[in-house]
Amino acid sequence: MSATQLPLKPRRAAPASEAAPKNQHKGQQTKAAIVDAALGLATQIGLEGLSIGALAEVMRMSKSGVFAHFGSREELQISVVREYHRRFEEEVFLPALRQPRGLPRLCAMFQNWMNRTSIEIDSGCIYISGAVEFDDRPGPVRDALADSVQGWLAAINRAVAQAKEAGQLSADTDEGQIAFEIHGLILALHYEARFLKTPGPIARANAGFANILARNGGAGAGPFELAKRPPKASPISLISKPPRRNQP
Amino acid sequence: MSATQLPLKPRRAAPASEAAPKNQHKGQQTKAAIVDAALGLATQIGLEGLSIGALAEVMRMSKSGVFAHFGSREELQISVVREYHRRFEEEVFLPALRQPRGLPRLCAMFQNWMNRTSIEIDSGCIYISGAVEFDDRPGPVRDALADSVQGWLAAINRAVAQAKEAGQLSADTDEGQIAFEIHGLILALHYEARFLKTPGPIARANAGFANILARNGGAGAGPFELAKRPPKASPISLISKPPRRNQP
DNA sequence: TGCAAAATAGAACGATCGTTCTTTTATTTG
DNA sequence: CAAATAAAAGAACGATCGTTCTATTTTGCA
Repeated sequence: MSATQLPLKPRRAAPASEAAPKNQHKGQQTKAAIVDAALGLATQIGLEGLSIGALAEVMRMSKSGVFAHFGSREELQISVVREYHRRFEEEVFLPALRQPRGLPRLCAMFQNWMNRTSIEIDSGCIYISGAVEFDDRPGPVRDALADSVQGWLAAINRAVAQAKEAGQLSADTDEGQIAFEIHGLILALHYEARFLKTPGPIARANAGFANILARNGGAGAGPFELAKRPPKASPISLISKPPRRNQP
Repeated sequence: MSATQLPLKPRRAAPASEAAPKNQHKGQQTKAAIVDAALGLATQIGLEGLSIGALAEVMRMSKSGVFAHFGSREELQISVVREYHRRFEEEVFLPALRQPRGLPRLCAMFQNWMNRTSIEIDSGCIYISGAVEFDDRPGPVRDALADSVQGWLAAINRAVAQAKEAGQLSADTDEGQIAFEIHGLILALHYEARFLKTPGPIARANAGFANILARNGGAGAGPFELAKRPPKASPISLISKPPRRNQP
């Protein structure tokens, strides 16, 4: 092993929404660009299908040039998972925190999650593909994935509990059960839309969420009739097959 | 390698319900044994992870010996999907058909599906892993998978419709919505049990099914209070980690 | 029992994989 | 501007992949 192995200096310096990349060392910039491209590849073909050769080709770099930034394929995968987590938090979780506690926040969390899932019908979701790829493969990649998902499901749990405390859901509401069923709606949406190409799964998931709220007294508890909202101003054109790109 | 290697005579050769293997040509026997072993591998590491080399090692055969039975890896994958479909039908669908139409049959279908999914928490389900692996990969393997799943979901739809016709579910029941939500329960069960190792997802899925029936008037419509049934005589010991086997 | 046909083994192929090592280029710093 | 250092390229490695081709063994039937 070479004597002067730099200690990996791991993470991003420019969090995307932050200011310009400044005059930070160039390595970190290209590393961020590689992770970005890797995330794009991984959502389509999975974390396991992600290969350094294909990634280098996308980046127009050499294999070893890409490899040097991570030191191992596993480290690259972990970087991708972390980046995905960061974006998920930024797009789904944080905006919902700006809603008042209780039912409004819970509805925002579901709606944001739905919107992201709807987009991922074209690209893929590594929380879902990763679960399949790593369910029998212990290790740091699996841990990073599981921690992210578990943290998000715990946030859903808290939001339900707060809605219950606020009296917006009936007192006998089982928050774990609700989180489980919501998770199921998202998974079914992803499965039927992305794999089966069944028409209308977004409406199904929305209706399912409304059913859950109604059963637990959430429909009459306030003016939050979420499911009746028409599907946004710009309806997501599901089942409009984008130009198919084959993969080798 | 010793010359007289007995052909492993792996497991049963009888296709379970069919008559004895008769004096069918040996090739078909070993082919069935190969598919059986391949199915075992594919449920654990996925259809994409299934390699002819690993399969040959399990079968104690040469790579080319295994390969010759299929002519291509894709044909092997299709054979595995077909065998999986056959067993799913045999274990889940056909027994439910012996129940009277309507709610009893629907409950049997769900219960059989649950039981199978509970077992697959240890082994894996290629209807789920295959959906992830082939959602962006057109071809005969994808078609075989999608046709199987779609056929099963259509059967669920029919069972719900028959329950509605029989007056066991309220007249405004949306069978597509119910099938979607049931599918979500199964997917969430598989995800949380197999990947996250969350405790208690079987009870969650059962409770979810009871919620669906109750909402559509299925609880008071007859004596079929399925969800209250204690979890069978021999409760499936979920979250009892089996001895972990690593994979390369 | 003997012989044709089927089944399996064995070796080799080109390709791709992750990784290592060495060399060259680009960037930062004094 | 030059020296020091970081970043990237390039070539090569062993391993494994699906597949092909040719022998060899085993099977089923006359």
